[in-house]
Amino acid sequence: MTTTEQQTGAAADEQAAAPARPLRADAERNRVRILAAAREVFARRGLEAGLDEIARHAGVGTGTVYRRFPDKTALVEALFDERLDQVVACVKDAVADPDPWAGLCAALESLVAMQIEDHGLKDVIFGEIGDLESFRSRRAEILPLVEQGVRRAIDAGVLRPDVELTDFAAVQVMLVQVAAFAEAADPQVWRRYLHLLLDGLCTRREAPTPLGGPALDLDAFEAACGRHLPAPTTQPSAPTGR
Amino acid sequence: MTTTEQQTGAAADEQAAAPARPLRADAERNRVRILAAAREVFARRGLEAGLDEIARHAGVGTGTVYRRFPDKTALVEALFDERLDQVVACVKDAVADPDPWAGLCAALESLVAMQIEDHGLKDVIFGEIGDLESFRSRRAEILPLVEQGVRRAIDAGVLRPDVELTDFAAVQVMLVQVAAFAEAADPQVWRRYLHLLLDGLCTRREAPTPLGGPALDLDAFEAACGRHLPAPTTQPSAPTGR
DNA sequence: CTTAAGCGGAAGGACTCTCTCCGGATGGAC
DNA sequence: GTCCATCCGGAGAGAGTCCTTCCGCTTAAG
Repeated sequence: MTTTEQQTGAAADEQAAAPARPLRADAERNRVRILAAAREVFARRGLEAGLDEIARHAGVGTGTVYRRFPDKTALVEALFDERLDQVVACVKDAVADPDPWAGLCAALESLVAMQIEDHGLKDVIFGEIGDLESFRSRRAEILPLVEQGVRRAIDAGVLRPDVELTDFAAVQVMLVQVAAFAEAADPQVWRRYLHLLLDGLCTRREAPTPLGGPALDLDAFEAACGRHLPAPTTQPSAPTGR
Repeated sequence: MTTTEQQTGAAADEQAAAPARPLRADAERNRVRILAAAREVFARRGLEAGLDEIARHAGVGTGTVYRRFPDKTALVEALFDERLDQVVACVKDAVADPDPWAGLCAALESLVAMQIEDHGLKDVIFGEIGDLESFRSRRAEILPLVEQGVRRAIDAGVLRPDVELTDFAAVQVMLVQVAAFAEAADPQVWRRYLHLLLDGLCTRREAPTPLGGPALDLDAFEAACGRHLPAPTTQPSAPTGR
């Protein structure tokens, strides 16, 4: 960690991609494959995925990953820096909707959908990797946007006035979590709860708005509860007795 | 699961507590202390707590824990068998309320409150330890109760009719998760979202019902996001570079 | 052709957690 | 008061996990 030279050099390569010292063709090719593999593996399994898995998936050795990115955090940062730009842009679009209510709905839906399609993104947002600086700044961009969206919707009289910014964030947390919970059983069922929450968030309503798709059936729910034992390896097995 | 003898024997000791062969006085004393320690540690840290920690907290050696309970699962089962009875009773009471709506609210609130006060209970319910038989049967008791409560509330016209049993369960999941998320910042703030969800669940309403306590402030929310690095041991320390 | 850059992947820690083992201590029956 | 079955503590074996390094071989490119 003390030797700074290589790190600075590597970082420059990752971002500027050429100026300092253009990577050898095969190295550049591998860099791209590693990023693609990381994007895919992190999206599917979240940040808990090991670098071995990413290397295997990219068809390179683990050493190759480490020559390009000094450590796991650097890889995550390189990947999600761009990704978070998309999140910001997406939220910006949503809250800019001329209809304040539609804007809030869209922001909520996009945020949850993005995090469910990319579990790595969820983990970054939830700080599962220990406070990435790159996200701290993005959160500072997103929150005021949402704040503005919330205020606008309250002023328009469509959003209940006792809702605060952090409530909106908490609603998003609830949706992401229930979506992750039910994901294996039905990756779309969280939209029911989006509608349910929106019905709770609006100022008043005569009748429930339709929930959208079907609910989970009982078997699917049971399965969602018991999904924590896919481990195919050696269990304590039989001869554990004493 | 294959070796039945010892387990059956041990189980008998734990439950009947005397008939077969009364434990020596000190052993019995330790058994009680272990259970008390486990109750406390599991409640605070969830089932991920190690048996070493429980042993230390009980003031005994780990070997002592293992002599009394053949493995971690047995200890968990011994503890939560009784605990789950309380859950069933509590839900039974709630849905028996003469007011169907009040019954549902009470059931939801109790379920969430119990799981937040006892993270081990939450983990058992969410299957974090691999399908305890003892809970499978309890779930079979609870679900029909809730089902009946839901149906009654729909028939009474207070609960929106497109809600199904698993939706109720999912709502409970959302609340437990958001409660766990915000717990360190404010252990009560989930009640705001209980009210919010209830407003979404009811058939119609003129105005929002009050949310109860205050929302999280921004700092508290930030802290809740970044709470995954309380590790007091050797951090990467300063020279982590960037 | 030469050589520095790059490559794979085995191996080196550094953890974690469950569970076992055994010499020594002790409750309680007689 | 004696004696031994029972129990105790806690070190450590064993089995994982994951991040990171190292080194002999390969290869792009001037």
